Amino acid sequence: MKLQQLRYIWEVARHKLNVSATAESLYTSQPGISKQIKLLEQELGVIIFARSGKHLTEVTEAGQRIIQVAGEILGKAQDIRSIAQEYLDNMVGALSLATTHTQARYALPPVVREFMDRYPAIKLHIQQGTPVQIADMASRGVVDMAIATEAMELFDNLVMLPCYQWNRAVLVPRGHELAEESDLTLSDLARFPIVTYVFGFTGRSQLDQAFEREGLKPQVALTAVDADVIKTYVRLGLGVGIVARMAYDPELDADLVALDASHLFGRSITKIGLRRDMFLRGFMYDFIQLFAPHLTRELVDEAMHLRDRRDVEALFAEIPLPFH
Amino acid sequence: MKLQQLRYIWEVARHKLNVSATAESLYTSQPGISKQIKLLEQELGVIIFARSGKHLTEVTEAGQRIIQVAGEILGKAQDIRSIAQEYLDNMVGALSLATTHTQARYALPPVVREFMDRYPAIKLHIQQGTPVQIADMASRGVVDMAIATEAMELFDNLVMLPCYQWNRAVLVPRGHELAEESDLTLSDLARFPIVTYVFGFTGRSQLDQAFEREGLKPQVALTAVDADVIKTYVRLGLGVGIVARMAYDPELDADLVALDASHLFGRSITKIGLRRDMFLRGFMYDFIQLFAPHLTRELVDEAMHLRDRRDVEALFAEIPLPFH
DNA sequence: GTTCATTACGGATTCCGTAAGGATG
DNA sequence: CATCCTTACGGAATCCGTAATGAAC
Repeated sequence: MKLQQLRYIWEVARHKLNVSATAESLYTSQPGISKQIKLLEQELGVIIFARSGKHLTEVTEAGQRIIQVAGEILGKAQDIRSIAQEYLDNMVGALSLATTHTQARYALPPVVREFMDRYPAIKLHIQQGTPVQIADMASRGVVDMAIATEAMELFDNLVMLPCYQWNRAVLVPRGHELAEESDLTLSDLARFPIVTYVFGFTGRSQLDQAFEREGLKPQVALTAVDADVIKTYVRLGLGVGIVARMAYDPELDADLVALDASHLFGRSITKIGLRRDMFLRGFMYDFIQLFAPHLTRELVDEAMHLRDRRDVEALFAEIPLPFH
Repeated sequence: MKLQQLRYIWEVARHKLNVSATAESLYTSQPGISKQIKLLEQELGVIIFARSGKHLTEVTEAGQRIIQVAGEILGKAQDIRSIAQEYLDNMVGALSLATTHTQARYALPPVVREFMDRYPAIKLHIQQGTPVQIADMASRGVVDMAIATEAMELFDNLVMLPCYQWNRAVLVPRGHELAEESDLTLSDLARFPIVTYVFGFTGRSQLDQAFEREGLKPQVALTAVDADVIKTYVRLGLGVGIVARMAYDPELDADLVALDASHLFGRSITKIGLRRDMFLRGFMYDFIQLFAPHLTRELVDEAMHLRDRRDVEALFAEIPLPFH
C-alpha cells in the first residue's frame, strides 16, 4: 500500500470515476493510475471500483469505506507537511481560502490588508465560487478554509466556526416611493419587483422563508450572484434591491437609499469552515481571529476536535457574535 | 513522503532511537532506514531526530508532532487492510490480544472456547505480559486489543471498555485460624503474613489502599504475578493469600478455604482497551460481546469515537457491570 | 466513431542490501 | 574497543510514460 495509490483512488472517486480526467488533473498518465489502482486492489484482495468492460461504473461497498479512510490518511499527510512548514519558518507559506462574492468584496478586504501587513511572506490564494463549491473545496482539502453563509453544513468533515451575524438592507433609488418609508413591512416590499441573490447564495433562503411565513409571493425580477449586479439594476429601476447590509456603501452608493430590514428577515450567520482536525499553522489562527475576534486560538482548537456538530453548536451558543 | 518512511520514524521512536534495533525488528537493513529517514527530513525540510555525531539523541519538537500524526496514519493504513479483509471473507483472519495471567487463566478460557467454535477459521493470538506491556502493545497496534484491570489509562489513544467487576477472596489452608471466621476484618488479616500480587498487577493498588485507609501495615511475605504461585505458597503455610475471587476453583482448590472479602476492598474493573477509531472486524465485536455481554456493537461504536476519556466514562456510568 | 480503460514494453528512478568509514562513550 | 550511524556503491524492483488494443456508449 502506498500513499500514491491512496491518492489515486481518492482522486478517481472525486472525478466521477473518470481515470483519464483524473490523470490530467494530476499531470500524469492514465495507464499509470490504472495500473496502481489494480496493484492496490490486488494487494488488498478487494475490488474497489466495479467495472463493466473497460469503464469504471461504480464504487464497491468496500471501496467506499476504503476511500473514506484513504481521504483521512491524505489529510493527515498534508498535516505533516504543514507541521514541517510551521517549524521550518512560521512566517512563510501560503494560505488558501475559498469564499463567495459577498465576503470577498465586502467583509474580507480589511482583514486581508491587515494580514498581509503582518505576514508579508505568506502567499494568499483566494478563490471565489458558489457556497457548495466553496464548502466542497474545504472538505476535500483543496483550500485551507471556506468562508460562507450557506451550504457548509452539507459536509460532515467540516467544522463550522460562526464569525458574525448580519442582516439585510432594502435598496431603492433616491426619490423612490419607499425611500421615505420609516416603518417598512414585507407587504410594502411585495408590491414591487424584487432584485436579489440567486437561490443558494448569501442567505437567500432566509429571505424566501420570511415572505412565505406571511403568505406573500413577491415577484422576483432578477436574481444575481453579487450585490454589484443587483445595485446596477436597482439603479436602472428594475425593482427594489434586497442585499446584505454590508454591501451598501454610503459614499459609493450615495445615489441609492438603504432602508434597514433587520426586523423583516431572520439574521444570517457567516461561518468559517475547516476540515475537522486539520493542522492549523500559526498564521491561520491569526487570520481567523482577524476575521472574527472572538475566535481565539483556544476556542478554535476546542471546536476543531469535537466530533459532533451539535457539540460545536453548543460550544458557540453562549458566545455573542459581532454584527456587520 | 511515503508510508514506509512514516513507519520508519515511528518505529525508531518506539525503539528508543536505536536504528539498528529497529532494523532488526523490521527484518531490514539499518542503512536503509537511516537513508529513508534522511530523505524524509530533507523533503519536509525539518530535522526529526537530533543527532550528536552519529548517534540519535532525541526527538525534536517538530519530530514529536510529526511522529504522532505518522502513527495515526499507520493506524488508518491498518484499518484499510482490515476493511479489505472483512469484505474478502469475514470468517477468516486473525485476532490478536494481549492480556494478563489472571484473565488468560480464569476469565478468558470459556470465551475463547465459544469464539473458536463460532469462528474456526480465525486465528487467535494471545500474548501475556504485564499490564503496562499489554496496554502499550494495544496502543501501538501490535495487538488488536488489550484486556487488563490496570495501566490502560496510561495511553491516551486507548478507549477503555469496562467489562466486569470483581473483588477478592482470602485463601487459607483448611484448619487455619481464620478458616471459620465469618466476619472477616482487615485487622484480622493484618495479623498474618500476606501472599498476594506484585504491585501493578491485578488490582493490587486497591488492596494497598484498603489497608492504608485503616492505618494498617500488613507484612507481605511474598508477591507473585499469578494466583497459582500464590496458592502454592498458601498451601505451604507461608501466609494468607489474597487473590481475585475468580481464581478460586472449589474443586481444584478443595484443600483451601476461600473467604469472601468484597466488603474489605474496593471493587476492581477489568477493561478491554482498543485503539481509538480503529476499524473493528465483525468477529472482533463478537469476541468483545462474548467477554462482556453488555458491550453491544452499537455501544462499542459509540464509545470508540468519543474523544474525551471522561465522555467514555460517562457513557458507561449508568450501565451495570456483571460480577465475576 | 468517439471515449475510455487495459495491456505491453522500455527507460529512468527508486529502493535496499553489503561493505567501508568515522564518531561516541 | 564495542556500539552505532553515515556514506558509497551495485543489483533488483518499481514506477511512469508512450504506443497499441479493445470494449462501451
